[in-house]
Amino acid sequence: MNFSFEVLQNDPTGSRRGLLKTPHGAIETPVFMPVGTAATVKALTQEALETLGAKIILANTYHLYLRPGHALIRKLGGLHKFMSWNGAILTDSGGYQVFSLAELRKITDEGVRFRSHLDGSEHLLTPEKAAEIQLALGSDIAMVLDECIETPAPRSIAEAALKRTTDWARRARRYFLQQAQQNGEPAQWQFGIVQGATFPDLRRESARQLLELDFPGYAVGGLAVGEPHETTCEMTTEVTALLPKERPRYLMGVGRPEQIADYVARGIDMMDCVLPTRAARHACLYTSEGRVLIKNARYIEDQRPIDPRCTCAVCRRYTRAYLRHLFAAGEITAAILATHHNIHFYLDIMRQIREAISFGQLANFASELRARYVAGPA
RNA sequence: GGACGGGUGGGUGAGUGGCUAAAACCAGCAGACUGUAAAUCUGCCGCUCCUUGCGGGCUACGAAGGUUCGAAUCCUUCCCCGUCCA
Repeated sequence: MNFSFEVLQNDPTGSRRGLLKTPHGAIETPVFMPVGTAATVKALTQEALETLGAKIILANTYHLYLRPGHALIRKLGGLHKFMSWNGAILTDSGGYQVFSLAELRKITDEGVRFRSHLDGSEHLLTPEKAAEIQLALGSDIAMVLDECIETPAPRSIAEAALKRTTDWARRARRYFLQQAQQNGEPAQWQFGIVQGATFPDLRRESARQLLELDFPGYAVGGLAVGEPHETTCEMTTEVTALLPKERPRYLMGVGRPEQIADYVARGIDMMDCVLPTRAARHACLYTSEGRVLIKNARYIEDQRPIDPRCTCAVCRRYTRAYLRHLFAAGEITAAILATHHNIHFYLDIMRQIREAISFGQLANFASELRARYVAGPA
């Protein structure tokens, strides 16, 4: 087994630095994982990701199952080879699509029946199927299928989703271990996902139930789906308090630049978010001074880089005026340059967070980030 | 010179008596985006006033007259543009 997680440094406040080893490289944590749903981080080449120093990216089980199909990817040598990415890959299970494609699916205890958004065809995603697909993809970390619900949710709904998520996790775990027994230890780690909406006791109950299944890592899911940031933090605190210290914790789908450090402070090691990539394509650039909505007329003649303090390739070479022009003209390069910058920004924030932890300065760094984002861009 | 067709808000272009400050799209301006159905979506987009309201006033569908309670829409003349004929 080429996997391990080692906590290198514990901060009394709860944050920690660690090293996550996978067959596709070692990853310093806390880490930010760019999202590459369809086997591509939109607008970035794998080469660019390497240049940016990304060590692990996300891909999506549901989307790759629909297109191009996991059988094809397995046939072509697995997801790493298929997309020519030698870094680590974490695959989300499709649990988020239960939430985001709500109009196109129906949940039963057996699994989720989706109507494909591509051609309308029907597909049943079960916990076993999601695990099977991810084994075929050959991702380094596979997530169990969970039921992600919207917030706020009535307690009864949250309880039902929690129960189902645990049942599904049990089945996914069983399937995964059976496969390991039959076909030899897979080069993959399987993570469980804690649900429980915004009810602290449900969150604790979910965590306890999943702990029995002995996952090598645990995720906190179903957060940052509409509830206030304070609530996200509270729920995270509830959960990480119960999770084993020696195993990685992954907070799914977060966050804004000014929120990230808050999650790390609550013991989170891994995060992913579409925000830097999506916002980039929508002309929202993250900088050390706050957000820059680069399409704004105020940047027409602005010859400064996106972020004067940024060292990324885009900031070293191009002006705000040029970026604004590219967006106004609808040029594809706008998305490429903006995404490059935003991913650099997120990875750099995480680097600074790791550094801050080493110096016991995380709290200061967190409030500094918040201050910048309240002040807004110059 | 004649015959048709046409001139609508920054652009393209609907509308052919009242429901029209005038569809739709584009451009412009602003905003949203959190395990990606997103290079997407939302709002504003004639001027102006205030007691900011499904509020008031003014201006507006080539120009000027006219018909009508009411005209971008009907009539007259004129000016432009396009196509064709001489």
